[in-house]
Amino acid sequence: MTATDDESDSVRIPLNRDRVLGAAVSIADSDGIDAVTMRRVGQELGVEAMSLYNHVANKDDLLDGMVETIVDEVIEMVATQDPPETPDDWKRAARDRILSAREVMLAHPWAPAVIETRTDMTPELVRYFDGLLGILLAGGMTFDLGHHAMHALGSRALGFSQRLFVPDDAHESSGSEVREMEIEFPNLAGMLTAVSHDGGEPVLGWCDDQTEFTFGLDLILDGLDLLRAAATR
Amino acid sequence: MTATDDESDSVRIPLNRDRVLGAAVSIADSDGIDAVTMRRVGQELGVEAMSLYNHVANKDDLLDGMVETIVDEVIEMVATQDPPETPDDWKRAARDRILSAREVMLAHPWAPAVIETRTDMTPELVRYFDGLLGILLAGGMTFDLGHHAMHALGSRALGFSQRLFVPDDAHESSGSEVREMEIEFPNLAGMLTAVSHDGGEPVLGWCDDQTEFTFGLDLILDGLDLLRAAATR
DNA sequence: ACCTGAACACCGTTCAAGT
DNA sequence: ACCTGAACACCGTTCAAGT
Repeated sequence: MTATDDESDSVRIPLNRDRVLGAAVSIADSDGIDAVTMRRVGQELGVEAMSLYNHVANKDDLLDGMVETIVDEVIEMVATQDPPETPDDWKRAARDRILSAREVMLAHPWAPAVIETRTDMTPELVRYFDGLLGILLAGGMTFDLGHHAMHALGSRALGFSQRLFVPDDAHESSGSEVREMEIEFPNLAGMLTAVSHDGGEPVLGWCDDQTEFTFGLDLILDGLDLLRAAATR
Repeated sequence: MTATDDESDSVRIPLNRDRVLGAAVSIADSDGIDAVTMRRVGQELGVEAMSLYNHVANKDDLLDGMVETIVDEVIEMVATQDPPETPDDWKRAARDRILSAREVMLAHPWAPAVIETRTDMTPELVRYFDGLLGILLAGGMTFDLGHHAMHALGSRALGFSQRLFVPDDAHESSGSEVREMEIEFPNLAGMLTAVSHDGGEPVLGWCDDQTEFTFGLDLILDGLDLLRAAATR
C-alpha cells in the first residue's frame, strides 16, 4: 500500500452512497424535487449519471435514501429530548418530538411529498415510530389505544399535514371578485372577512401554518389524553 | 347545414374536454396514475396525443380537470344528504359528508395523491369546502373556530388521510425476523403481537383502514364539539 | 471495482402542414 | 376549427467498453 492509495491523502474524494444522497438532498433543498435527476446529481458530483448506479440501485432507491437521510436528521434531533418523567408527562414529550420533526420537514419542504410516495417503510421510519409509540405507552396507554393513536396522528406524527388551503400568492382579490365570492361561497367569504382582521389580507393563504398545526395536534393529543385517563382511571 | 353535419347523427363522437377527462380518469382507475400519459389518453380515444392539446392546455391542466371530475362526484353524492336539523346535529352532518367523500376516494385511489400535488384550488374544491364550513357554522361555531376546524381536519375533510403504515404484503415475517424486531423495535413488536389476536397476522398492514379513519375523524369532531359547546354556552 | 459513451425506450410539448 | 407527422429536449436505464 502506497501513500497515494491512502484515502485520507487522496485529493479526489471517492464516491459513495452517502455522498450521492447528500448531493440529491441538497439539490432538492435548493431547487425542488423535480430538479433531482440522475444527470443533475451526477453533475453536482462531477461524474456521469451512469456512475451513480454503482451506489444506488435506481431512482427509487435514491429517493428511499433521501427519506432515510431526513428521518435520520429527525432521530438525531429527537435523541437529546427528555423522555416523559411521569405518565402524565406523555403529552409534553410527544408534542416536543412531533414539533421537532416538523422543524426538520420545514427545512426540507420536498420531504413530505416524497415520504408519502414511498411504498416501503424504511428502517429509520420504523425506528422513529417505535420511539413515539414508546412515549404513548409510557403514558399508560394500552397497546390498542396506542395503535389507534398512531393512526389518528397519521402524517402529523412526522411533523407535517397536507394543507389543502394552499396560498394563492399571485391572486390579488379585487373588489368585484370578493363580491362574486360572497355569492358563490358565502361561508368562506364570511370567514375570510371575519378572521382576516389581524393584519392579514382577505385572501386564501393568510393562515399561520404553525398555529394551525399545533391547534390540530393539540386537539388530537387532548382527545387521546381523555381516552387514556378514562381507561387508566 | 346537411344531415351529416348534425352532431347527433354523426357516427364519430366529437372530442371535447369532458371526454378527454373521462378517458384519463378511467385509465387512472384501472391502471394507476402513471399510466395516464398524453399518448395513452389519445390512444384510448382513437386519436393522436397532439389532438388533446385542443381541449386541455397541457398535462397539468389535464390533472386539474381529473381532480375537478372527482370532486364533482363528491359534490353530487353529498347533495342528497340531510343538512343539520339542529345546531347539535352538525357533527352527524359533517361526519356523513366526510365519509361520503371517502367512498369516492376509495373508488379512485389515485385521487388523493393528485389532489395534494395541485397548487391551485379548483372552484369545485372551494365549493366543497364552503359547504362543509357551512355545516360547522350551522352548529354554532364562530368563524375563528370554523377556520381552525377546517385546518385541523386537513385532508380528512375530503375523505382521506395519508397512511404512513403501509401494508407490506410481500413481507412474510419469519420467526427470526420477529425476534429481531423485538430487540430493535420493542414497542411496535409488542403492539403487533398484542393487537393482532383478532384474526389478523402479526405484520404491518393488518389494520382496518375504515376503523382507523373513523377513529381519527371522531377524535377530531368530538374535540371540536367540546370547544364549540364551551364557546356557545 | 468503478467510471464512461453511446444508445434505447420512453416522456411532454412545438410547429408546420394538412383537411 | 380540429387533427396529424415529424421533430426536439428531456427522462431513467442498459450495456459493452474502457481503466
